[in-house]
Amino acid sequence: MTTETPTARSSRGGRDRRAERHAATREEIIAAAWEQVREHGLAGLSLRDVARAVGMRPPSVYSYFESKAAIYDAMYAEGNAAFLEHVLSVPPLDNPHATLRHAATSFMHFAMEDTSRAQLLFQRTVPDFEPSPESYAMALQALEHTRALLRTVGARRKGDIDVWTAMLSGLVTQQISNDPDGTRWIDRCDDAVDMFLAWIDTR
Amino acid sequence: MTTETPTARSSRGGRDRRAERHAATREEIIAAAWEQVREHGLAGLSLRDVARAVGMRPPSVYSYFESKAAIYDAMYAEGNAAFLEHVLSVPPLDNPHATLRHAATSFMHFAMEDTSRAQLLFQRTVPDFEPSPESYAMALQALEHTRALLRTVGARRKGDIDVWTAMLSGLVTQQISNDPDGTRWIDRCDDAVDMFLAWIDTR
DNA sequence: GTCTATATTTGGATAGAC
DNA sequence: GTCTATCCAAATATAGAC
Repeated sequence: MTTETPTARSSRGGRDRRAERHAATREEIIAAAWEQVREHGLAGLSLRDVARAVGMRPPSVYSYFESKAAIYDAMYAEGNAAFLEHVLSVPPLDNPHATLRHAATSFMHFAMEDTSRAQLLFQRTVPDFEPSPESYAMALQALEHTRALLRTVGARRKGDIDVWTAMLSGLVTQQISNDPDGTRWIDRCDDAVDMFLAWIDTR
Repeated sequence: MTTETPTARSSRGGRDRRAERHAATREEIIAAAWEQVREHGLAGLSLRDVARAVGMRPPSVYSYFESKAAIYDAMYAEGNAAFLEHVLSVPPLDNPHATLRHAATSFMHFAMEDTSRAQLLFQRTVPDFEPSPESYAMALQALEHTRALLRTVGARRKGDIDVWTAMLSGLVTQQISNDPDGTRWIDRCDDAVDMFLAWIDTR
């Protein structure tokens, strides 16, 4: 395979400038790819345009990614890393209910700040795309964090997390597809969380 | 435009066999298009394949639809008609809560019975697609029906319907993207409805 | 690693004969 | 209305020189 990171030279002592540059160029390509899906939609990713954006001819991209699918895969991994980081960065407030409320709003903003990324991460509408195991592992880690958060408000039943994720993903889906530039469903987020909390508390 | 229904001949007395046949062929084409998106995804619609499926050469399709977008438009209209019919066909049960619960489950089954259709109707991920006014009117009519249904259970506030649609669309989205062949989120539908009803009742 | 050149496929759409 | 023939554009991907 021609797309692997060049062999490290640490055995020779210094940094491997070659590998560093290779990784940096990969990053450049991925960044250009994000730019393009934000512009033309998730399905509108073209190797030609990506190549042009980074100042290459199309064939040169193949020195960094063996196929277009590999680029999607890298984007998915990067998106999941960002999501996990985001999830872990939400600070605990002074009570669990407030924390959950804030986490929900925060999630919606994460999704809306890049709707193509949200589509890739949470709806996976890319044709013939299967996430790599390591990316999926990150997604599971984020889910586990959510599970823990839900436990703090007393949501312990098996199906609770599915109701929660459905509710949140629904708010995001509606916001994206019916009011992409507004806040109509974002404005309902607190209501939805309160509804969920009341349900947990009173049943 | 070459794609309009041929001029009616009712002034000459009899039925217009020409127009009937034209409409029938249009239907055939749309049916083949549905078949194809069910197979290859919503974005995987190709005029060539549609033409072949109905026994035509590609250019002949242009006698029935002026462009690929026009086919999507017709599909959207047909999907909305089916949805409206479905919504109106849900029978009232002996109490409003039971009726709403049944309507929700019924909606999920409608969505899952053709996920490409659900994607077209409720997520609109087709590139550069804008629904025609008459299709949109049908969608609004279905929404109005839902609004009326929600009123019967006491959900009268402005944002209630948005919470409801978010919840339902979220259950469907999660079901489609994370468990397309199972019932994981379908199984949570009654829980979600009960949560919603409790929220309406107790606030 | 990057390029030129090219293969190959596939797509939407049009012109014009019949 | 349907066809043949064709155009044009875009896409992924490979071969091989430099």
